[in-house]
Amino acid sequence: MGLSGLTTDRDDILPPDRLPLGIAARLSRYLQTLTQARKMGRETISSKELATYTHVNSTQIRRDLSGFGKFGKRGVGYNVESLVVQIRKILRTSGQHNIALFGAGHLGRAIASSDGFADHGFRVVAIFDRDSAKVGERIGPLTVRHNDELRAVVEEQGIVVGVLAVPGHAAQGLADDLVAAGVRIIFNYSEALLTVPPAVTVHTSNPAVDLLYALYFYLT
Amino acid sequence: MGLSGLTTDRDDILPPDRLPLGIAARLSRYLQTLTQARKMGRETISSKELATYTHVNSTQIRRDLSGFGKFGKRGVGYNVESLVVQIRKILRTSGQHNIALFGAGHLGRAIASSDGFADHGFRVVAIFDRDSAKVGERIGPLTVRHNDELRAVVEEQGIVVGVLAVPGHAAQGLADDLVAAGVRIIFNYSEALLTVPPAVTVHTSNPAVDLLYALYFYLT
DNA sequence: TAGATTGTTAATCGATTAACAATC
DNA sequence: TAGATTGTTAATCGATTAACAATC
Repeated sequence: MGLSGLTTDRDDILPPDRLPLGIAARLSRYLQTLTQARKMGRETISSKELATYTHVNSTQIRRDLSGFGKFGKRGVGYNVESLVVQIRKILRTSGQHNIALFGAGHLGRAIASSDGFADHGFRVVAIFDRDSAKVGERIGPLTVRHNDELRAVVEEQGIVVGVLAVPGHAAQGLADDLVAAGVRIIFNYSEALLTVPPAVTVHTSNPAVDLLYALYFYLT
Repeated sequence: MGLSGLTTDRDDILPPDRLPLGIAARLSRYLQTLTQARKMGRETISSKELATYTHVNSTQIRRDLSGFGKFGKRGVGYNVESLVVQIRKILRTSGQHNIALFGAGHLGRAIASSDGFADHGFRVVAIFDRDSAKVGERIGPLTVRHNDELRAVVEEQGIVVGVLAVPGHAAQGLADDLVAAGVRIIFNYSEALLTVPPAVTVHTSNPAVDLLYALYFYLT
């Protein structure tokens, strides 16, 4: 289970090929580490090493993976490249997915220029701000647009995820607009508690939560 | 449990009063929501509402809390203010904790000026950059210092957590310096896979991991 | 061969959920 | 009182762990 706050409609009837929540979450984590290991030129990695970086028990990792096939080589470990391909196939996230980013402040710029999303097939294809003074500014390959264009851009670009890097007081309004435009996944970097229909998934990013948790074990 | 990657030394002999990892993680999550609810002027909150925002089952929440006392009022819910106080007491994180931030780029500035940490008693008391051109710049109430001053500042200010908002290639070096200076909690916003001694806790922030996970359930 | 690491089993522990009496 | 929500139980399910044969 997750420190991070994600759910979906658990009331839905799950298609038989849908993974349990826990496994999907862990596979995503393995993928993150594998992607970075590949960048560092690693060819193989053992379940023990993966355990060190993902903080998941190594037996659990081997068990998760062996449920889908025999991907490893005894005495050697897993081939990084081919495991990345396999996990992407399992998670069915091999494609490109378009993101719209709201807020062209420091956080928005940091997100737009990070590799974190790009490495996993997420592409920021539009940046919005409600401040007309910022509209027209260039951030990397993109030009800042006004919030008013949200609806048109979501349709044109096939936006799947909306990322809110705006002050808390602006977040709910944008969430409403995104929902109205048909976006079903919202990534909330503001402190606001968002209210959305059940079919929409909100993930609120809380660095301090993880820090509190780490601190508890440091203090005790 | 936990999408987020945090562990501590599980080999240690746990003092009898140490909470199971899962409960500590969830309590941190409740606290985040309660803090925000308090900001919004809410006086009470039900386990069902907390469940909506934290994505933890409402029965689980009531059970977690009832392990420490009867904090709620039947038919009404929990008093927000007093529950914040209780959970802080349980987590023993009522105090102020000093953070050192590395990297004065967009991400560093965003972190320094966010309320996210401050709300939970974490205070950024120093910002470092290795670029001499940035040293001396003011960010809010702080002045950017050069990385060289790390050791002295950690001792003077009693730094408990080091936050890395630097490019991946610079992260391991800073982690080594932090460890050498005695810091035991590192929050890594870079993509680098950090290697540290077992006594040190590293949390690597992976927004894309959570997004992949959300997307999986959207696509299936 | 010797060493390392996978794949898998079995046993334990914690999380999840539904249900409901107690009570505000 | 009627409605809502807590506190708690019991039953189920998934995660964790140790152990080890298989095999690279």
